[in-house]
Amino acid sequence: MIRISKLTDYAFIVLGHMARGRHEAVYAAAELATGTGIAVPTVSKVLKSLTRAGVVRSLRGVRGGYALCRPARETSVATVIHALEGPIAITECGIAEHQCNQSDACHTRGNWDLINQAIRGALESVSLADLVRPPNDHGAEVSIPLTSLTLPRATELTE
Amino acid sequence: MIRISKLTDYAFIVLGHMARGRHEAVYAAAELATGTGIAVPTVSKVLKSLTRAGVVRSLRGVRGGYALCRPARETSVATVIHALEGPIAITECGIAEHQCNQSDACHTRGNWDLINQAIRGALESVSLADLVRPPNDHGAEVSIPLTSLTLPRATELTE
DNA sequence: TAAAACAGGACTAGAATGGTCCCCAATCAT
DNA sequence: ATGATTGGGGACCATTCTAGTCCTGTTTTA
Repeated sequence: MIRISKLTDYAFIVLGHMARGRHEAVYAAAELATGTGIAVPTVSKVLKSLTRAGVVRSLRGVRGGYALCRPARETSVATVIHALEGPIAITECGIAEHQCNQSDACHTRGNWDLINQAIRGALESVSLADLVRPPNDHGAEVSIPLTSLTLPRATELTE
Repeated sequence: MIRISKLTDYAFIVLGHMARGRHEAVYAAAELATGTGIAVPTVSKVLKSLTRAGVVRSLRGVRGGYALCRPARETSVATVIHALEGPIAITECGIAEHQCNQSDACHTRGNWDLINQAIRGALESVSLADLVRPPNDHGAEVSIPLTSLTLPRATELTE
């Protein structure tokens, strides 16, 4: 239903935990597991994906663990989702089949791309640091206008 | 992967087909099935959901079928997705459990809501008519500024 | 060299999705 | 009236995806 997966949710919890400390701080997987209440193997799985995507870096060996590659402010929500779930797009498209070729569908694809871009834009506009910050902290907030859609206006929107 | 389901995709193909004719035109499910290349039972299933949501209306009996409730321009993409998949939200939230209560996660929920709203805004800004229109038809286009996010700016966005 | 900690991937159980089918209700033509 | 047509509702199964665990290997440091 247009949801992020549980694993991705865990990723945000774990990263949120890491974002509280100094951003160079190294956390062992087991440490993050107890800190967040998520099982160790699951935390490990999530961190592996984040490592491959360059969101965190890993340090092997006895005093090893994981650390953020960048300050939390410099990692976007889109990056994290992409790391765990692949490209952010609401339609498959390009996977063809369908009756896409037939007649109807394919006309619409170009427009879907605009929608995908708008969603991507929304997710790129928010950083890890923003998520960690309490919702009521309106101190340094700034209004970010998102990408605009270039499409004919829908005159009357339902619901 | 933040995708709409196949059923929802079918809904757009079927509605696209209907949107080409006069908007009062009545199409039997079987007719739409052959017109789109989708199996009859599947088309029926999709149309049932759309009927319940008030996107199309059904006419029973011998010369019955389905017709759009409104001109295509007045039905948004968000409405269609909502009809087939329920509320549009990227996170579950409110389903609790997690370690949500514990410490980390719950701080972030308020901010997730803003993200959800932005996505919803993008999907509400586009109508069925927009999707059907060929992507290159830039005749009557208008740039629609989407909802803005009120959050601290992410200084450097990766990817 | 042994212990600590990550890397990679195999594997299983459970849930969600996609698709089909069946029986009932409504409507219309004859 | 009656029967053909068409949608309504929901059950049902097969397949795929997801979540979560575990095992074996590699790297690093004390």
